Amino acid sequence: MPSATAGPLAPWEIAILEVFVRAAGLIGFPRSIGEIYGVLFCSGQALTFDGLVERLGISRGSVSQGLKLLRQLGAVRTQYVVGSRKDHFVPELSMKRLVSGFVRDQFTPHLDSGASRLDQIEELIKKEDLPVREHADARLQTLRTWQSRMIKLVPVVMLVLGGSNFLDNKKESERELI
Amino acid sequence: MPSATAGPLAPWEIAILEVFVRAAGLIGFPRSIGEIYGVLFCSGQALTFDGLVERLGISRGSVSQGLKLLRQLGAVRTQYVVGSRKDHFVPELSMKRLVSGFVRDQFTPHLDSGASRLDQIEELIKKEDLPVREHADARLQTLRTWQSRMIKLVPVVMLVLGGSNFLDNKKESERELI
DNA sequence: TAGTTTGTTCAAAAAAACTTGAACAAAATT
DNA sequence: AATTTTGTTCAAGTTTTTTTGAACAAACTA
Repeated sequence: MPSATAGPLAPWEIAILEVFVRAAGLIGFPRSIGEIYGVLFCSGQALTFDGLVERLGISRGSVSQGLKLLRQLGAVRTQYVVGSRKDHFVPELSMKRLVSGFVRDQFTPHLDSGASRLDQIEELIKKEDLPVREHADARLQTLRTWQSRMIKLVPVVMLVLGGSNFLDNKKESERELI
Repeated sequence: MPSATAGPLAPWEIAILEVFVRAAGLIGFPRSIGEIYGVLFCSGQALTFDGLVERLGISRGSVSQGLKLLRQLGAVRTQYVVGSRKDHFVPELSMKRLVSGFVRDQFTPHLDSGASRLDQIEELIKKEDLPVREHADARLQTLRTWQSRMIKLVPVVMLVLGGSNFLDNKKESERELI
């Protein structure tokens, strides 16, 4: 059975792929991730696994791993298509959901682990003698301030980038900035 | 002449270095950048080029390149010290200035070049025939919306992360979100 | 059940990013 | 002017990340 999808990529599609490949690099994702999301973004219809391999000319391994990450992020979903037991993939087009997935998987975990790391540092500083300890405590305080600002940033970003439910489960004291 | 700086790194300093090395990775900078900023952040006094090489145990080349980038970002400044013609380096501790430098050098340029790339894509889409062109135009519109939100994000981030002058030269219509 | 189809895994290959150190330049000192 | 100090550059080496593809697993079909 012949594929229902167009063959090679059109110039405008290649240009959009470039945009996503760059964006992927900017947030620390490999080229292939940007390419996969990019073709899906351009496509007028859901694409199969094999469709992605063919249109991009990259290996099955890359496509498999790329789709795995993109699904985890919520950037790509599978769509049921009648008359085919292949998975069909469609891109998430809501910026809000894209950003939310990225923040959840790639950003918040670092912020959380950061909190406990600062506590460990505090313990280490207690072992120092006075002239040093005072200075170290000041630096630690700076780090705590920075971390607290990063945490406040998350809901604000969500708000600007498409609206958010993030605030709905927040205590009043935690949303003073909004 | 013996160095005035302590010898090896204390445990609390190593722990703080780890934080900065991770943070550097998160924003796409090499390990050495995090290390250099990290020791300066920990140090009670301005450090020389050689001081950095010795305390970190990395090459002169790395220190030179790292300091070059950090100075460009405004994350590190040189400080005059009497009785020495060596450069003495101190870290920028204002989160506002740190973020501002990063946004200016690593973020805004991408946003700006993105604008012209979208225009190029628009030209390519014009060459397509109708059934495709309509769909492609819709996607392009999505990209334009996303880009506009990213641009709006910048001053908001600056505001949360330490206050900003960014808004001072903005037209009223561009600051509706603040 | 044997044979397809569909997709995943992971060790090895390839590519990209980072670091090193020797050669070089610039400026101060003797 | 020669020497020393201070720092930069960049080609080559190292490390890390990404991609590949062959072997494998799972689920459907005949």
